[in-house]
Amino acid sequence: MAGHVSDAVIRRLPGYYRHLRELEAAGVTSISSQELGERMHLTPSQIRQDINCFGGFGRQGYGYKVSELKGHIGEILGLTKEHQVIILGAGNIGCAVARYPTFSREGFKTIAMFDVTEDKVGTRMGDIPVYHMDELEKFLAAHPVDIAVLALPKRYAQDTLQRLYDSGVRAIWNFAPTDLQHPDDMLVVNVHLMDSLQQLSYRMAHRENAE
Amino acid sequence: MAGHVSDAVIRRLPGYYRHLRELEAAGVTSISSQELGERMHLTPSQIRQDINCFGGFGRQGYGYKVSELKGHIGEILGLTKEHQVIILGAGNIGCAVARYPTFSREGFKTIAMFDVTEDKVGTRMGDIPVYHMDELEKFLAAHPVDIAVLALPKRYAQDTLQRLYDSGVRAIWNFAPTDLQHPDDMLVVNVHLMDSLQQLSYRMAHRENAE
DNA sequence: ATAAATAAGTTAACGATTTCACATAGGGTG
DNA sequence: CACCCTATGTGAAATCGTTAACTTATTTAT
Repeated sequence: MAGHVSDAVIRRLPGYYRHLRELEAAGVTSISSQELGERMHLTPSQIRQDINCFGGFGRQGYGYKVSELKGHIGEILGLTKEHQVIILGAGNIGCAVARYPTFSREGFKTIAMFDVTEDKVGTRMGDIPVYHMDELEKFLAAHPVDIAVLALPKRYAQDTLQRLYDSGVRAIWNFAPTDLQHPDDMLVVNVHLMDSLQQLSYRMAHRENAE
Repeated sequence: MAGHVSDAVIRRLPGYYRHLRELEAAGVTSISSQELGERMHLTPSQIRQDINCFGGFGRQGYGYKVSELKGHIGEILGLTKEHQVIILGAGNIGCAVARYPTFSREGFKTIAMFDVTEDKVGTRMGDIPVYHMDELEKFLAAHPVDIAVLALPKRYAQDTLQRLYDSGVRAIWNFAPTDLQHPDDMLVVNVHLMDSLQQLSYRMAHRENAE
């Protein structure tokens, strides 16, 4: 079992969770590192190492119980706790996040959105109220928020991050296409869609290689 | 200079490009690996190593010319060529991609969208026509397409990938929350939004650590 | 012009991650 | 119930990525 968990392992954890969910839905009750590896394009060794960072969830000679392992990994990922979320920016990306079904299913509850455009403020997106950005501090004083989603233009992102920090928010899921400065005790995870597309472009330009 | 470029380097390339763009916009004409490293939270060594995978773009005693280096990296990323793109699924994510401004600015031209819902088919999203999924093969026979964006429900993703492959599309930008099976000569880059959010959740659950 | 300072290119050491190999424990079967 | 088979857990080896140290080229200042 483990003291320090590497970045590489953390990146893979959601993949394990996703595959285990799919296996469970397909009625598979147990799986070996061999089979899971084939499915995920990882070596059996790596899967055993990864899982052993957190404890021996398998049984020798048998494999892993799918639902049990999924439960453990869900716990490790912090998915057992419900997260209160707000979305900054009710544009295309903000809406897409607000309406993303998997999102609320996994315990991420969007309790408010914020925008500046007059025809959006005061409306509802599904059952989520849209407030004016000016009301942000007032809202945060009244409601505990675990995660803020930044889905607004890049030029407002840094200021908004600071306002969120000053009101006590300590975790940001950032869609603005820029790397934000942030205090050490604030977590920022970037999505950077264009980066991912440019990686595809790179591989297209340099193909010859499979996989 | 370099034969094989590692995954780690490819992942960082778009970040270089983004920062160089910002520096250029800010009127900075030259930069050292030291300064760029501070800005990007990378060591100067790593930056020099990364850039040297592709050739000596800097000048000793001076640093790198921002616009020149940006040009080289843009070239390496394949951004000088215009890419013809179609989007499968005109839901929230499909729309968000279609309307993402950075997208077309960087040479990714969305020439069509496809959906099955009757009230979307036949309309236009901005100036992009929305066709019925049934017309996909006909469209692909008539128009060269470099990249297909999968922005449809997971249950349709695998079949659609196969149809795209059979019609000659060889690169996929996948937003469906699942890992797709694909032939070796097809490139698939996944976005997996929920993975990224779950990584945030993990770090929230295990904080104590800064950065 | 020459020397000093700067910063890239490059090689080598270091550290992290992945893979391999093996010992061990659990389950199935006769 | 005892055997065999399977597949985990684990420590060591190998690979891969990052950082540090050094060498060399370029610029600036005297």
